[in-house]
Amino acid sequence: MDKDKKVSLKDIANHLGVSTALVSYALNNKDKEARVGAEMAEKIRKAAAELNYQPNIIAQSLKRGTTNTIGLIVADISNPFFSSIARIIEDEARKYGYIVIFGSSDESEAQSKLLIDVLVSRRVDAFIIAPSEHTEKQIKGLLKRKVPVVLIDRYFPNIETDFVQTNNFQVAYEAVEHLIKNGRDRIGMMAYDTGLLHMQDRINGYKEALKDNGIKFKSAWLRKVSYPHLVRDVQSGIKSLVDPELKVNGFFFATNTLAVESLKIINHSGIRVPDDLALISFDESIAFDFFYSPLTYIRQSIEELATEAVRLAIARIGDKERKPEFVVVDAKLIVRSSSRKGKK
Amino acid sequence: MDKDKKVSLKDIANHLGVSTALVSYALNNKDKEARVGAEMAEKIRKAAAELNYQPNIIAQSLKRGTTNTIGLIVADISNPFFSSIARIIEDEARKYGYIVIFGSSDESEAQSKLLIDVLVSRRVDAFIIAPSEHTEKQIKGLLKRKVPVVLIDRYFPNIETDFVQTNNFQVAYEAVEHLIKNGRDRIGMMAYDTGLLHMQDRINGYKEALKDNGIKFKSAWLRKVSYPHLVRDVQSGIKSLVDPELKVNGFFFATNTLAVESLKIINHSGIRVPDDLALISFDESIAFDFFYSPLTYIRQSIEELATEAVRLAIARIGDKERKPEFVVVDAKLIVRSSSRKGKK
DNA sequence: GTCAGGTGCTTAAACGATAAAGCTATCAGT
DNA sequence: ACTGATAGCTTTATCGTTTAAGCACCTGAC
Repeated sequence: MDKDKKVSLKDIANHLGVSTALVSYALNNKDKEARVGAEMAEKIRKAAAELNYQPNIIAQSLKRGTTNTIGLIVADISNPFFSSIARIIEDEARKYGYIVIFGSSDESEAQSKLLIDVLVSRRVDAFIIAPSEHTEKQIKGLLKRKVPVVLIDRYFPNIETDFVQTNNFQVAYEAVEHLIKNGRDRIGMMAYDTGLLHMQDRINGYKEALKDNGIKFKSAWLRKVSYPHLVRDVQSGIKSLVDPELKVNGFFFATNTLAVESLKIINHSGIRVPDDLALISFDESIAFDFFYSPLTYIRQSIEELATEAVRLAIARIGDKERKPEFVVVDAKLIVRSSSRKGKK
Repeated sequence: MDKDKKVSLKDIANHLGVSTALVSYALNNKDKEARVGAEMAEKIRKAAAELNYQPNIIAQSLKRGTTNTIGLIVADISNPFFSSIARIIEDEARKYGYIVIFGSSDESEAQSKLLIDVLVSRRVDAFIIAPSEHTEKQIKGLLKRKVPVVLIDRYFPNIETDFVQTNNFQVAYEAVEHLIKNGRDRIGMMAYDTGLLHMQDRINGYKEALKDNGIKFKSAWLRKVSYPHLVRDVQSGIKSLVDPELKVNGFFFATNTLAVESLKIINHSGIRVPDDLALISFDESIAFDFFYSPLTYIRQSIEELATEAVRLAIARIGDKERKPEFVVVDAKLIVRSSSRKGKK
């Protein structure tokens, strides 16, 4: 037998002396609708198994107009937060018979557009996107073309599509309140300098917690970092912490990347955690476990974010007219030593 | 204009009153070979641009028999080592017009087979695989069917295909010799319990370094950890380090996962690094920077591993008969405090 | 004036599958 | 015996490309 050549419907049809249509019907279990004889159906299925028939998915895709493929766009697949999400999306999608094509946008609008174009031309059935700033138009363009889009991690207020996100505001509020309850009254925050709402929500949660606890927010407490200049901006941000004018005694990082980069500097700064400065970070990092004062952090349920995203994607592929669903996943504050009561 | 519907060759052809064949020739820049008139070619290209024509890649794939897709199989995409590789492969592949479909094998033979089958049925043009144990037959099966396969990170001795790997033996040797030069004479190692040769190479490098420096290897020094029971095995492995019988004063981790898991335990064990025990790990981890005595480690050139893998894959797609190429990438020992001279 | 050869296009088959529509026995009902 | 329905298959068109082959027409050489 020729193991090299792929066997097609036609091969099976010729082998049995029937038409390809009949073979197609039988193998798609359309016995009833297409009125395939019981014994013939059996013969065909047996032959297909014997010849080790594997349908040509490309041909199926062309005919059916669907590819059973999900396009995943994140900021950076090498970031553990996103690669963990990717891992679960991959497993989850496969359960439904879908595969995943991915791309990293690097938080760049142009790169995002390029990726979307590539994936559209690959005819993905749905997108799961952690959108970068200023990509609303790209997303809207997809929706106008009736391409299913599920937003994950980040969202846009006036885009009517499914999304999954963490309860950023509430858990940020909770984290900052935790700092206050542990005796901190001058609390700073570091965030990315972006209009993306998940980030704004975290900032607003921080501000609201201050306000509700009678602490007047000072704008110098909030350090914004630009994504492309992470290292530079973090450096200057942390340096300002030791400014005697500022005297913050608690600090909240909006993401793990910001925290990790900052901790490197704090490690050599003479700042004592948590005595001088209590710390909390959003997200996880293995680095948090090894910092001399293990970090209190906010654990997002990556598992739930990812499985929900896939569920929404599949649901929308199945019914493009269904009402958009907004899923909010609870995150959890994991308290450890970096946020313990200070000496003061 | 109808923005929803995709425009096809036929639409352009109708629009200009010519045949689809002519349009195809023109858009594929086959003016010369297919004898397309200069002005007509211009007209066609202009119309294509105006109508915003995007070729249907599915149809092209069906006709051409190629999908411009690379299948990537690694142990676990959520492992930073592999996600970093994935990131570079993604970028690199796109430069050549390829996209990447990925899957995680979890070091499981069965899972690997499943993934390979899925990707084969998707007609990927080439595989880049970090193979799991006992998957030689699967790889050989692919090669028999003339599917290009590039092995990365791991390899099999009697499989004739392209591969890229780190100089595991040499750099492991170098690492262990470094420990010896820093006064360590009882050196242990932790490795995965696998027959995979990259792991054996690291172990052999370790043993050879001992031997060449007149240290007699003791089998109790070598701790093997099974991948599915990582935590359990690491725990018992590290506990045995404090065994007064053993008294190792230097230790070498074969991967970052082993090191990170071990460091968690060492952190609470009373062992003092590097005074009691000098440490070196293969691979990187952000955790290494934050361990109280920053770890000396072996930095693999992920960049080079990944770009070479893509280069080999593309080269083989272009010429299936070319001689397999074996690329060895130099890794580098990054010396930090965890391997400094002991007190003794 | 004829013919070889080139130019500029069209026709048609093919990739591999799907599915609507069509054809031919057979069978039940009257 | 005639009609209509039904079971069991085949024919054919189609998805959107690619590409070999074919067909006019024109030019230049002899």
